[in-house]
Amino acid sequence: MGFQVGEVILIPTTIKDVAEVAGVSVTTVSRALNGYSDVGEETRRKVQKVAEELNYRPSAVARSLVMKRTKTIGLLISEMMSDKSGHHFTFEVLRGLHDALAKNGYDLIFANTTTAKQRLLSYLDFCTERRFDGVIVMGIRLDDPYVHEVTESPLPSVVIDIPLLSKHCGYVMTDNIHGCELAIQHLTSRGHRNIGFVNGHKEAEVSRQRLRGYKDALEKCGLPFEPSLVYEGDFSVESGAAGLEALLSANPDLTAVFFASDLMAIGALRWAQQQGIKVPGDVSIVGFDNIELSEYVTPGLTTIHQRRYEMGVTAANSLVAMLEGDMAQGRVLPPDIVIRGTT
Amino acid sequence: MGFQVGEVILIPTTIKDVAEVAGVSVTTVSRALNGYSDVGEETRRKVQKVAEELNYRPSAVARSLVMKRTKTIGLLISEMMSDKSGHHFTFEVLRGLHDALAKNGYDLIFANTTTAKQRLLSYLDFCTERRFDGVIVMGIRLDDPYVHEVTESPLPSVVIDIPLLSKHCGYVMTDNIHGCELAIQHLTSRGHRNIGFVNGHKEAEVSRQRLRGYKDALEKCGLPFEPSLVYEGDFSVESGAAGLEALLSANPDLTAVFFASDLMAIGALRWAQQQGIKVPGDVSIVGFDNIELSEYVTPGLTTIHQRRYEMGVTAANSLVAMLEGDMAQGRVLPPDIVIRGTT
DNA sequence: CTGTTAGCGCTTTCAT
DNA sequence: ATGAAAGCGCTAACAG
Repeated sequence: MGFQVGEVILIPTTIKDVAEVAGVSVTTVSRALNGYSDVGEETRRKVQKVAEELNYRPSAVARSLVMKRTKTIGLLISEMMSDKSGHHFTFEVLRGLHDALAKNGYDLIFANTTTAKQRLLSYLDFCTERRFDGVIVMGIRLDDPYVHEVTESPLPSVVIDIPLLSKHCGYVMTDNIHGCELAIQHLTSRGHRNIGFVNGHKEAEVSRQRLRGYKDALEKCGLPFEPSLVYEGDFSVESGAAGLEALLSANPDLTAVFFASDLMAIGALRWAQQQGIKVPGDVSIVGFDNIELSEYVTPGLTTIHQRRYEMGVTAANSLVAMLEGDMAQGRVLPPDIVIRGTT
Repeated sequence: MGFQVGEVILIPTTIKDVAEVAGVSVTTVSRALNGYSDVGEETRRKVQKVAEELNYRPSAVARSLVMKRTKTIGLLISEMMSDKSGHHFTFEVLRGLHDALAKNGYDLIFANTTTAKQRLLSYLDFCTERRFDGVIVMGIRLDDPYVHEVTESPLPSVVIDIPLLSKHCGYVMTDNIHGCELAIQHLTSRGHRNIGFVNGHKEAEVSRQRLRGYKDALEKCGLPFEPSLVYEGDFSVESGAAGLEALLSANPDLTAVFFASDLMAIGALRWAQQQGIKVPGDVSIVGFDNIELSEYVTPGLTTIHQRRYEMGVTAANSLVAMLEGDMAQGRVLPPDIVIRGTT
């Protein structure tokens, strides 16, 4: 089953072909097709007609070579973001990136960092070979060696979820501090005084921020911070369950737990139900992310909504602006609280 | 907040720079660095050293122009696959594609079809401009005008989830027929005789196959096919709930329902629980996909596992093989049944 | 208005 | 074993 392809060589029409058929020089074809003003109306019409007939498509490669711009953006995603716990977030951001970039005539090239590492190429080398005009970085950790390469590099970049700001490096992230505040305030307004916190892996910058947000929010609500109320998970479903179990056994009077991700919250919810622990009767649960499924678990998960698609769009527009001469900026997107059945 | 970027122009080292510093011709540099045999050992060493010192990275753009191969694969994803119900599937395939492609030195470029449409460019034109070496197509529908362009086009392509086979177009998909058989057999082995089916939108080829698989499996089990036992959903959580409700009210003696996607099955599960319908006591449920969350709903969802990551890898390898002269092929991956708590 | 001339950075005959 | 020259497809001065 199958057909022979063999050494098929596609030979697209070139600008030269168009020039010859139209009886003009390649320069004129270039000008006519790129909308320059200094071309005779008749000539332009003729060139366009011929180009159409010959089905001419200018080579992005040749153009890139001479223009020294590839109209191409690299997307660096660390393994962290492409695992099971990360893809709800990653995919949405990706869509936003792609849409906004495409609107500006840029192509998005996938390039996870492990690949670059395997080839023993540094971040910058990898991008230089491909002549990316800019880069979007996702899932990088603060202690990652890449961090320096990214911020130091003259290659314009926008990092998602870490506040790295330098001459050529901007960032986009959710206001995690405020997100935590929304969660804790909601819980305290429901009367909770003993609120646990299950965090993601601590290498992630968002985890640090959310822990900080949790502490700050407690203080604002006049509640004491208690280290034994914090469990360090890893964003996975399993660690959510483990976190709730650990917290509950260490703190019998716990009445609510805030999770740094919906996936963990859902894991905890499921574990609680298996144990016969009522949610929200015995313990209330709040997640973070508002992934699609949080709406469909039973009861529905109360959570902090992150504008993922919008983060992608913002990052893309920010990068495009930098490529056009704007300054690198840090942009922080506001979270919202979505109240459902677990609180 | 932010720093001025201005008109930063990165000027990477070129082969010429290396040649000059090393005191040889560019030809020699090219040969030395690309591992040709006809280069003096000493010269090669020297060239490599200089290249290293100057941090030389060959321009993929220039190389593409002269080699007439960009080592670049376009990824066309229809809107259908990038919506909420599609991304569990899409992202995993994406990872497989990327990993396998990267291993072979190819870059993956995103290009959803809506973008191409917006620019009024046909599929082929879009790819021609970018000089893709090949294309992976996801989420296309049988009645999509793109179908002809893809199969007819001399541009090597691999389609995911539709059996399109032509000289330059291969495909990769799960054996849906067998997947359905696994589901139905499992259900009948548990004693079910009245088994409903909630399908995805019928424009999708997988939906047709799954409906066919459902019918075939019933027949194999000696069960009659009953049109009123089939509900046409759209892969979404909501339509799953609606499907179960409709099927149940139309068929009081229904004891099991097979869903064409986990998302629909989960929607149904949740609805059933809200209605006080016991799963699997009153009705058994089987899904399709084995998305991560099907393991974490309560009870765990029995489902048909699709090897999503492997589909990506297979599609990528298949395409790479075509680019090296192999024939276009159709590859069908085997599904597995994962038995959990809903049956 | 239009053509001529020069490259962009690299690979590849063809000589030497 | 190495270099000179040509050319991939396109844009951009610079003339006319």
